[in-house]
Amino acid sequence: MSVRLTRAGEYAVRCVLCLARRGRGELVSRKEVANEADIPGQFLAKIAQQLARQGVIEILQGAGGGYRLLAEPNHITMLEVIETIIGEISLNDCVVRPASCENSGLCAVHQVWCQAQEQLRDHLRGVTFADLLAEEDKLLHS
Amino acid sequence: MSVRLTRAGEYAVRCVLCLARRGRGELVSRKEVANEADIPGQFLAKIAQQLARQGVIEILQGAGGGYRLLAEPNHITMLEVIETIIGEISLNDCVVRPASCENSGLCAVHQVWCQAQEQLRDHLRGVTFADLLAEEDKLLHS
DNA sequence: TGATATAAGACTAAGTATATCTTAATTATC
DNA sequence: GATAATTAAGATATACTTAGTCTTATATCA
Repeated sequence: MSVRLTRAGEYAVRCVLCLARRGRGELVSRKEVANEADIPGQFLAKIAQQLARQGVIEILQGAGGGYRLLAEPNHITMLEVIETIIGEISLNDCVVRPASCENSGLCAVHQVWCQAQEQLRDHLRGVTFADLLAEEDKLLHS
Repeated sequence: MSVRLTRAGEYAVRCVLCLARRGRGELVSRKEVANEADIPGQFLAKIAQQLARQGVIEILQGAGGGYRLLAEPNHITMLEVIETIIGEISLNDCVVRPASCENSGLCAVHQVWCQAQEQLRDHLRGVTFADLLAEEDKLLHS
């Protein structure tokens, strides 16, 4: 293994991006999202449920049901979506669970990981889905 | 799972840090390193072999053998040691293997991952084992 | 030659990711 | 109310990765 995003996290980003393209409040069926974002249907269901619990999307059950974005794309960050699925981003266990490292407070390596981790989280916190849409638009028209 | 360092990578950092404390060229037996850095002996052997192949340390076989640092601590970076063990740091498969993502070049998300990944690598590239030793010293005398 | 130490590959056990399957619950429409 | 459409939720399966051990071979020193 290495420092990498999981498939589920990747799917979550794609799912939210797909909904963001339609705009906040627009209802999109699971099948539609699955097709457009190339996500296995049942797997998408699991991911959507997590996103719903977090309050990022709303799920409507029954016939004619589907998913829809609850917030405006410029209020949803990549960090939020990703951490909803994979938990708080952590580069080293000792940073999140200090118990796993006896002398975290006195460990120089520990501090490096903490800084790098926060830098990474800040970076992802600074990217909203509105940014992604804008960038996407720019890429398509260039 | 989440974005995190592997145990082997963590051990590699500890191993090099342990050797750096003794100074470049100082021979330290595997058992000594294993005890001091709290690494399973046989597992350390594997890690040391990778570090040796990369040219970070030298391994002396036979009775009285052991490991020693080849370069000065201020010329060994955390990035180098970590990537020797876990391969190039990657936050998302599509960044390292563009084949896994059909439209990498036109994907806004892809670009975010690339930037975040390089920022993280730059950060780790900027930390040498001399820095870690100095920080360690500061922590102990404060 | 014997004791000490690492090399290298096979092997194992546990954990995680990536789904899929099945049954149940919910909603719209006829 | 019945039926079809759609998601919920839990169990299960498979493959992969990690973390570590075991075994046999090789190298070095005394």
